[in-house]
Amino acid sequence: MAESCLAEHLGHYVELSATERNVLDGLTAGSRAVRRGAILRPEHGANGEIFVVESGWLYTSALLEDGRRQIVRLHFRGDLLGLDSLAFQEAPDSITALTDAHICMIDRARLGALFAEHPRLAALLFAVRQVDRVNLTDRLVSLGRNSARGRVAALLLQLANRLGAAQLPVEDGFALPLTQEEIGDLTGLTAVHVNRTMRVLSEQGLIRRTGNILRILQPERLARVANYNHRSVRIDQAWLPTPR
Amino acid sequence: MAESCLAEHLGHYVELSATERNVLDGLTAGSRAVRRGAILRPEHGANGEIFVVESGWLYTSALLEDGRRQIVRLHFRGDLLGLDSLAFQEAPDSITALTDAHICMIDRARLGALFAEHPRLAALLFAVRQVDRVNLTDRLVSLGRNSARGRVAALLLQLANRLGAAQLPVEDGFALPLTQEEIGDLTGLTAVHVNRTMRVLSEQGLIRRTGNILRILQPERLARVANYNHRSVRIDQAWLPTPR
DNA sequence: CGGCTTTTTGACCGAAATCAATATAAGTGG
DNA sequence: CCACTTATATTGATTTCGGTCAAAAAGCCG
Repeated sequence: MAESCLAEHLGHYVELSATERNVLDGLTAGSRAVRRGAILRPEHGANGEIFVVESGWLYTSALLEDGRRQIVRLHFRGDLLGLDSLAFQEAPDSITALTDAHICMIDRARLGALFAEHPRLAALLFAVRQVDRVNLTDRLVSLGRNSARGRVAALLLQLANRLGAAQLPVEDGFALPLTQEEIGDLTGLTAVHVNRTMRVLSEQGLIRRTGNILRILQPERLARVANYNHRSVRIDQAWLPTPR
Repeated sequence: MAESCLAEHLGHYVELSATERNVLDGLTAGSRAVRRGAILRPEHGANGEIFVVESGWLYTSALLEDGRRQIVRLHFRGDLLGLDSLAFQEAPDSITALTDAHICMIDRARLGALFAEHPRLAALLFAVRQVDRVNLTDRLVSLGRNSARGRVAALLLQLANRLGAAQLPVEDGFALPLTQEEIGDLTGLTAVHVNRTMRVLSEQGLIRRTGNILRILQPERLARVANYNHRSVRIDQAWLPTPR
């Protein structure tokens, strides 16, 4: 890996100097490969590891007494995970690998050093975290007020958008490594109803499914169904301290 | 105000030096009184102000095309609001005063200076933000997987918990300045159904409502209905840089 | 091929929404 | 302080969306 996924990630939002990239690379200590289905951190277990997703898809989820599950968030390359361990000793939710994946561990002492020695990067990290928060609130609104169609539509759009922002051109469809069960756990629906809902979306020509390739045919209509707001990130750099 | 609400707030989690308290006090520039119902920041409007709640209740909400609304989060004394303006120029949601309130404005240049000059405080702020995030994910799980009873129960418990952590002893009940409409917008339900649901909770002896005073009679049973997990915050101080 | 998961479809049920009306509380101006 | 208006709470009747249960079809993989 020539460049840490963290530097690449932050680099999407602002211009980073070579020094800054080096510092960010230095934050990560060792990389780990994890297998599809591996639980990186169990709910209620000890909370400790902080890491960045290098490749693959992960998800954060909570389990209910009766075995039902809610997936809180999907994570892709560049996403920073496990920060809640800074405030909670017991993990509030579990982190699982959805596909085979690679992660880069972050040493928390070095994170402290980053704050001490590279305030601009620390402040940047702080600002970029807001994007995650807003994504969460958007999902919360979708779960609270959207119909099943709306929830699934919102999920697909958010997904396409995040993938599109990060890497692949999503125009001609993208691979969706999610079972309908998992889509249900993301949207708060049952797998059965996800199936029906997606069939309807297909029949109405809003999306097309071919194998596990999903293509959004009518983004505007889908966005209307989803009550989806496109949000463009623009990190305010005026307030950031000068680089060291 | 002898001490800024921010210093008080962070002081709940860790020991702060007198110097640090002073620095935090210096972050805020001027206080504002806002009337019940006042919109401090409209959705899609310009995003700019960062502030701390000094007194009163506020909420963040999103509006849908058809006029329905989802309340994303309630805010009390010490809560830091508007940070999403660091990453978004357009406000992702609106902020409204639920009761008459006072807020302290935060100067964003000084926030930058805080990162440059007081890395420990910056890191602390970063860590404490995780609490807000976990609260959000808990709400998301509740909206995704709880029944109406569960959602209302979870709301009441979260509320009692946050109020209890901050200030008042909640044992003998607490004032709930929320209409059933608003509770519905928090839980993703209709006002009518909130009414029925709360009546049932009362009849079952889990809660008691007297005027707008709400008392939780059986916390354990209510917690079971709500799939509620109590989480205790414990900021890890080991990684924090040394104070300046 | 044979056992597994995942997807799809049908029949039925139930929780919450919707529609509608009344009751109660809370403001507001005279 | 009272009459009047408006917001909020409560209850009932009905509808609808999504869940549950069950089974078959289609993939997937050793």
